[in-house]
Amino acid sequence: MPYRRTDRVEARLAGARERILHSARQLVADGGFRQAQIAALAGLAEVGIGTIYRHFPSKADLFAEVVSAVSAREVEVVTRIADSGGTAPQRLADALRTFAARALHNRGLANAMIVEPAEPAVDQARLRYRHALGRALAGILTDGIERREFPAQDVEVASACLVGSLLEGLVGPLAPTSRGEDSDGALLIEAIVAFCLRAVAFSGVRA
Amino acid sequence: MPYRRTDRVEARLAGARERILHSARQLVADGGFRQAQIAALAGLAEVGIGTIYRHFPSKADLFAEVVSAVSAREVEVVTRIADSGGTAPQRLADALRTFAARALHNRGLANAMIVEPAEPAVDQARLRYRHALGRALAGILTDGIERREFPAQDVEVASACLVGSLLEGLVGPLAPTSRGEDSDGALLIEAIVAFCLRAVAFSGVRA
Amino acid sequence: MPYRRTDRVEARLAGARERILHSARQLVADGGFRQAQIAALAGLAEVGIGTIYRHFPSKADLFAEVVSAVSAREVEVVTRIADSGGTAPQRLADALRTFAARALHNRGLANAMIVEPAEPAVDQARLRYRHALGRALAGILTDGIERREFPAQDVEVASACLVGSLLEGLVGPLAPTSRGEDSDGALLIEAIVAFCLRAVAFSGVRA
Amino acid sequence: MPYRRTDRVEARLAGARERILHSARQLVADGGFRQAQIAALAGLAEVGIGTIYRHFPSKADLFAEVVSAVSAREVEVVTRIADSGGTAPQRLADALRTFAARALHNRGLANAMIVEPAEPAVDQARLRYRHALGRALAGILTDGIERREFPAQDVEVASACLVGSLLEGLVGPLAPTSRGEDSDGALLIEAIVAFCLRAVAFSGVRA
DNA sequence: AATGAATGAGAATTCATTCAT
DNA sequence: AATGAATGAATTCTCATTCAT
Repeated sequence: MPYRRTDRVEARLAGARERILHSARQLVADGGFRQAQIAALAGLAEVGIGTIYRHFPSKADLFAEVVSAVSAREVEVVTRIADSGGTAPQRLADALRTFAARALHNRGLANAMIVEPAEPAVDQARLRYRHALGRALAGILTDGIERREFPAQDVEVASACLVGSLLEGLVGPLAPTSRGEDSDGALLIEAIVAFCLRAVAFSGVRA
Repeated sequence: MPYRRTDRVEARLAGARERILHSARQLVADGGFRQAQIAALAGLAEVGIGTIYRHFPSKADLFAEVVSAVSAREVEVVTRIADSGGTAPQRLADALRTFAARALHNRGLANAMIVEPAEPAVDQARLRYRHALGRALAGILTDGIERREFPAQDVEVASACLVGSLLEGLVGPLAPTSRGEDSDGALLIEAIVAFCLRAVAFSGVRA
Repeated sequence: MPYRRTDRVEARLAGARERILHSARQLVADGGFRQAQIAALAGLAEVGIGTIYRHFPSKADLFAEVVSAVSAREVEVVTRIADSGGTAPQRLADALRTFAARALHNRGLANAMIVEPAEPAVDQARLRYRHALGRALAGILTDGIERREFPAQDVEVASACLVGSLLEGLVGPLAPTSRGEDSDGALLIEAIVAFCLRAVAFSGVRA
Repeated sequence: MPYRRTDRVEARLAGARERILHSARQLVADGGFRQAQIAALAGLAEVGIGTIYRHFPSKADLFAEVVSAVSAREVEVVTRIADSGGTAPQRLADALRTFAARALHNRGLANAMIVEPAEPAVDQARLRYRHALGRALAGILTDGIERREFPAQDVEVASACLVGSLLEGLVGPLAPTSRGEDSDGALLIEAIVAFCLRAVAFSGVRA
């Protein structure tokens, strides 16, 4: 009878894949995709190079999965807020605020995820990320327009602009890197959220 | 007697340098930085590889200069509008509209200049680009706030968000690639400008 | 008490070993030695990779054994004919015809066994194969010369040439791949046999 | 005015390509395709690895050209004899004898060219080699049959068998590697030629 | 001053073999 | 005994930069 895979083995197996993904995320957060080489990744994850190729068909696939995983997590957070209760402006503010706080928390990763390009396959994943984020925000806008909580507007353009404002404001090179007392970025976030809400809302309506 | 550089030689030199820069811009516009290799550039510019290194110390410097040159031109256009007459909202709308139209006209170049990164040195140039663009817009905002044509707001954040809205809305992955009858993008531009003005203006005030 | 290997275990072991060899033969017949990788073999034989290394010290040894096994079978067939009754020319024609028919039946395997080389160790096995085949044919020739059924000739060279004619005519790159109505290759085989017999026989003597 | 390429430079340039091809041929002759690695080739040819890729698009192309070059030379020799004067049997004997003598002179290369496989692209070249050789011999046969110097026979099969006899007799593992006093292989060659002529000729007719 | 052949460090990927379970 | 995840040496190919002519 063939050997039965024990739970212990299962744990190690899953562990390797997770460890590789985790190390890859860390590598990207620290030095961008440019620094993320297979040999370096193997070293950080403490596995052999071959092990990486046992778990992922190619470097591009691996990093595309990193992007997808991070993006799925972030989009999920935003989507949950979009689907929650409250007025559309409230939900929009909440979504932007939460996304922003999370992005600021890991600037390196966010920066790589948003601006730094790499292999075409990875860029595809990043594109999907932005689309998904845009769709989630567009959902809030559409809903708000129906409920007359937002004025009629071009939802497609507005959601793209919201994403742009958010990303550029947060991690783009224009983002103020140090704002003195605003160490946790709370003020920065509120300023961005205010900008975004003004852009889509009736005047006077604030979340 | 030491070799005296004649005007004729100067002219040829300048010609080669310009031709290299021009070809580099074209190469980037067509295929992004990824496709912009020195050998390809030499072929397009019809100079030898060595000639490129006579005029530029390294590939990074060369492409940094490409970014700087493009960006100087664009920032100059925006700055001139910022310094012209009229109300701040009018000037802002005008600046955004003009920038947008130019960017749409050469999507490939704009995309590479804004989205696709490459060497750190080139990124530095792009950073300066965005900063300069942001400063020009911030100037209009500051001026408008002083004149009470814009409400008080965080000018630094707002200008970053304006740039982000503009870029993402125009050439980012979320930008609608084809909008049917809007072949020249006029409608798209107006929608973006409207978004931006709402974001920074008193309600009801439109350019 | 020391572990006693039971017949049951022996049977299973033999089963695995046979299954590996059989799958290896199939793999080689389908895609040549180039496609025959250990992991693929393990998959086809439905055993673990480690199991292969339990039965064979190395990949080279394994495939050398594949070659040996196939070759032993083929040489055995030819040898039996060589040792049967009849005139030498009859036996030679019979041997060539039988060998040819078998080779045509599994072109992929024959081709790999004869043409496509791989590891030196495998080549050794193939060398022994050809030698053995040559010896069997040389036996018929020697016998026939003694009985004056064949003219005196360099038996060693002639048997090598016979093998070469046979292999190149049948499965080499010059072999006609499809000959219209000759789907089973009967006509091709007869043409080759005729060539070979003319090459070693008295003129006018035909099998 | 751009630099004029001097003859000296031309010589070095042509020299590098030729040196690479020559070293590649030598590497193959010594250790077969298996030993012919790019790094080893660069070392032997005394050029950098990059230089090899400046002259050849890939390893496969390079070695395919090696095979083609060698084969073109050999086929040319045979073709010239095929097209020369004399009876068909004489020309056939002459062609086989000349080819054999040349092959024996560089056994290592001949062996690699004939039996050892490598990349598919290289195999393609070898296939063309055999076809070209077969066609040249088939030409002599067809001509000879028309002139009634050879009996009617299946020319396609016969030429394949001739090629097989020749190659197997010469460099196949059956070829006697050391034949005592026959150090230059003259006796071996004559034995092979005799075999081949008997196979295609009227009895009694000898070249 | 102009040229482009030459360079080689660096990066991704493959696959036979090992060994802990 | 059986397994298959893990390993890493080995190999091909790229491309910015140099330098003899």
